[in-house]
Amino acid sequence: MAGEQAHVTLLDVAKQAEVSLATASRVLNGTSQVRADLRERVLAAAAALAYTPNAHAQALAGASSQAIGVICHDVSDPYFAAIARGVMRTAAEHGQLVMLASTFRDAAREIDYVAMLRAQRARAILLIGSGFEDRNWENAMAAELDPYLRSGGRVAVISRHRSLKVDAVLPENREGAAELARSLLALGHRDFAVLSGPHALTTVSDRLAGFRDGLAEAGVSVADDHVIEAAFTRDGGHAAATELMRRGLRPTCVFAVTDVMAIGALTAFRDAGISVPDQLSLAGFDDIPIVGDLTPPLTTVALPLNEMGERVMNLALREPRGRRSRVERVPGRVVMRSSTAAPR
Amino acid sequence: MAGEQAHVTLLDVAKQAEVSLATASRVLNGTSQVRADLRERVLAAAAALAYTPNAHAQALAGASSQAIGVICHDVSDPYFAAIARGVMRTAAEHGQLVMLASTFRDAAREIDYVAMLRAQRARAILLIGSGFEDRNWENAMAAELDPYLRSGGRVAVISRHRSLKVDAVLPENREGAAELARSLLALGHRDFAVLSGPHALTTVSDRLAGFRDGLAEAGVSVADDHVIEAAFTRDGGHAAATELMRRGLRPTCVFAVTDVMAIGALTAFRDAGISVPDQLSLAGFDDIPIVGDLTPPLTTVALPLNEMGERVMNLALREPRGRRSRVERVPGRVVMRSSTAAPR
DNA sequence: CTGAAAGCGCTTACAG
DNA sequence: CTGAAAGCGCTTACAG
Repeated sequence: MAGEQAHVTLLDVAKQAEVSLATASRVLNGTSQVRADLRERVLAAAAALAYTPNAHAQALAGASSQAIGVICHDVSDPYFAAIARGVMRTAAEHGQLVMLASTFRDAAREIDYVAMLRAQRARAILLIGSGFEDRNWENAMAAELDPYLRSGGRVAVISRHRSLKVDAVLPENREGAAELARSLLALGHRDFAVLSGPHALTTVSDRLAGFRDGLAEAGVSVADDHVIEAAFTRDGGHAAATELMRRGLRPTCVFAVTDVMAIGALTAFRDAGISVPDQLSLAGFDDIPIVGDLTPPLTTVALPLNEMGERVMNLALREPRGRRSRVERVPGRVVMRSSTAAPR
Repeated sequence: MAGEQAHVTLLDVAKQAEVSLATASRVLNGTSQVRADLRERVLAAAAALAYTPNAHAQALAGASSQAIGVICHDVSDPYFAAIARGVMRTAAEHGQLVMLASTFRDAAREIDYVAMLRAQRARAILLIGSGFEDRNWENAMAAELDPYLRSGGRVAVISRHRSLKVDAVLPENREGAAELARSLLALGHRDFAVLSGPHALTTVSDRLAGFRDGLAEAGVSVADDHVIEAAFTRDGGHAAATELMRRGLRPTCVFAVTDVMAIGALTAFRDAGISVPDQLSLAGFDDIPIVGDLTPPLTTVALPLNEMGERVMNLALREPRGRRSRVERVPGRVVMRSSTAAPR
């Protein structure tokens, strides 16, 4: 029974309704007036046969697709999930359906998905999350995107400024991290460590640089061995915090470059018997929804995640006004919660 | 500049390479031997023109799609995210790309996505999350799925037994909840409340029934006003817990039908100054990754979420062996953590 | 308003 | 191994 059976086609419907192919197509698309009785017959035939148009044939024949593709690193990461939510809300308002893809930070797979979406002639492609600082990747991506754009496709991104010349929503990672540094300094901290992700991610290098900028204003710096690089995930944060303790380092304040990493770190500290914020202050970045439910709630730099999703979607939906790409900057806002306190 | 430009087609490549359409197609697909020099010319032309095959034309001409569609209620819910992760892992091993869709529990939109995937002739459609106990929805869904299946499509689901006759991975919600009830009774609790989601979701009604079953074995029951229904989300859990307190109810133990709802409840209790587990025990269901990072870590019924994702994907990938649908049951395992303790 | 027909961009027997 | 041609299932000018 595994054999492929023939699909019900428009021709089947037309025959059963005893009308021409063209007429059947017209009533099903509502594109033009059709006599009421013919119309009825077509509708009845379509229902009786459980007809579904073949989207490929439709697309090939010129009808436009209503699918929007969103590519991110990992949908199970709350940061992306929150942005995706905003994208979908806006897409729904415009009657568009959105399909999500996760690359798991595999550059090659990211290209595969773009190629697939491009091949499917998706109405728009949204790239969420920082790109790779890698010449090969940049070239390969541009090679996919340029022809797509030239043939009428829309592309918009969140945070990947380096190479792509497309519409973008850019969180001010550098400024936000600098502002956080200032707030932490104001609390009295002078001795910091940073739990960092891979430096090849622009988001990571921007936040790290900004944090250093902010500290530098007060003449404070972070020693190289106090910057610990790990995976850009909850487990990476846990590992980095563990490594910090293994090295016997005892800063008064730790900055994790994302909330997700901070969550792992918080648990590592808790399990090691280090009390936050009594013995150690901890701050993250992003303000993903869950951080308010942690104990203690996390100090962080809040980004309007849902809104950022709405904005990229709108960027891709709106007709481009010129040949220049549009850029919308989104500032971060420092939110002090109880995971940070004055050093003892 | 917004005008649609013509796409680069296979014909363009063939012309530039000075070969026939057929030859160009063959080298690009690697389906058969082509003389080395022709091969080179085609490859060079394709690269020079940044050619991407039109997936619609390919699909229409008979090539099979490598896309798998996964439809769930909300990808930003960690429960679905964890399952999706398992699905994608397995899909990647088989060289398949997966596209995710969120319905936000809108039954009509779910049908829309199935129709879209069906129209795109996706290789398989996976439905994750319990269905609606609603005759109209069941009929509409069956009307989409039956023709898809008949024409060779694969469908597999996680937890929606009632109406669909397709391959399924079924978590043992009822038994798991009963087992949790027994563990909680063993701790000494007799006075319970339940924070519940909409009863129309089979997952909810199964867990509620199972919990009652388990309690009933010890002659314990939950009064109707101790079962509070709210949205199936973190905020729903928060609202339900708040309502519980507003009613002045003080059970010794609260069961939230999902961990996500339990997270909201935990924060509501914390903010109200009620200490968990000292003054109140709290348990959830699912064992989503974050629960170990909460303070206190949550007692729950663990479901192997990643594995469940792998199993649905495998079900959809494997050739069906007969006309009967395959069902794989997945037991839950009670995990006692520090959010529950003996009543004072 | 309705129908015959061309065309969308591929793939794949079928000949050579 | 290579090419001419049919066909996949639609949509949409173009006639009538």
